[in-house]
Amino acid sequence: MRKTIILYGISMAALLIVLRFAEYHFLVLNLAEDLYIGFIAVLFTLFGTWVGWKLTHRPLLKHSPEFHPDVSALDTLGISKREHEVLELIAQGLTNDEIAEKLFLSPHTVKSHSSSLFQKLNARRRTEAVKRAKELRILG
Amino acid sequence: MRKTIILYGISMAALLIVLRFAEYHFLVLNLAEDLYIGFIAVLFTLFGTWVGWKLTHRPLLKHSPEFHPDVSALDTLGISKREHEVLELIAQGLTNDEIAEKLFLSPHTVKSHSSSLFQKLNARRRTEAVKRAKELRILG
DNA sequence: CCTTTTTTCATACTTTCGGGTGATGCGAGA
DNA sequence: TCTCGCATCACCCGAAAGTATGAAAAAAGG
Repeated sequence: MRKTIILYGISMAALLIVLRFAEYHFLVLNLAEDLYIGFIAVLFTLFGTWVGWKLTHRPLLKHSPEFHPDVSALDTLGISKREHEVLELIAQGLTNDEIAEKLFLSPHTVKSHSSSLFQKLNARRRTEAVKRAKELRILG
Repeated sequence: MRKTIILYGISMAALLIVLRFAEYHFLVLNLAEDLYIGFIAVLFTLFGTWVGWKLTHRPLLKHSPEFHPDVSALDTLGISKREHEVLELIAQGLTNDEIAEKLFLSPHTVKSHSSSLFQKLNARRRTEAVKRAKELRILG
């Protein structure tokens, strides 16, 4: 998660620097303003494309017998190992207490995990969370 | 987590402001032109984002376009049309009240349907019911 | 070693679920 | 006609789920 943010920050900064540099050059060389604007347009189109790609791209997963959760999705959402475990058991239709018993946890802890899970998945109910998780290929 | 993101956003904004400030001081640009270029940049970033999104986005959950619920399963379980509708909305993660609103029903009725649904599906919770329904190919 | 994150547990409170137990109207079939 | 399944609606009540807030130990990372 942190890495993703830092990566975005760095690339953003790099882009700005390139822009500064380009601007200076074009001004000094006194080239057509239109060219400069065109350059800006192309540059930011590329940048936007990259952002859009980054935001939505998920590796295509084939129907493999053993399900492999989408790690990048888990990462960008910041879902921890324990939370994922809880999520799986929620998807099995277990109650919080049953999950607590299964994972040797206090029911409070399970509620903690599920609460943060709902926030991260932007869900308000376990059924919704499960649906989203399946869409994001976090659950099989 | 959230703090990190907010911090990132603030520092990003600060960076941009500083850049603006420095630019006006050292390059003495035309204000109108500057705004225009900024506008172009934002516009094409948005455009690029849209392009990137369009390029890479595909339905995350690809179940066959024409999903046909297993009629025989529905039949043997004795699940009625209305119950099936409720079941689908439950799987969407809606609450009973939301389902009631969507189907123009009283919340009581929704509870009636879901109750008999749970009996027929041999489930005690909605998450469990959804899981079973998917196993039985009643839901897509 | 120090900081951050994760995991753990807790209390108090509100909302949602689900069971139990009804009732009414309606259409299909014995 | 009378039963039976379906759909609709209702009340009560306990259980389960979820929110808000806080805190502290354990693990991880630099």
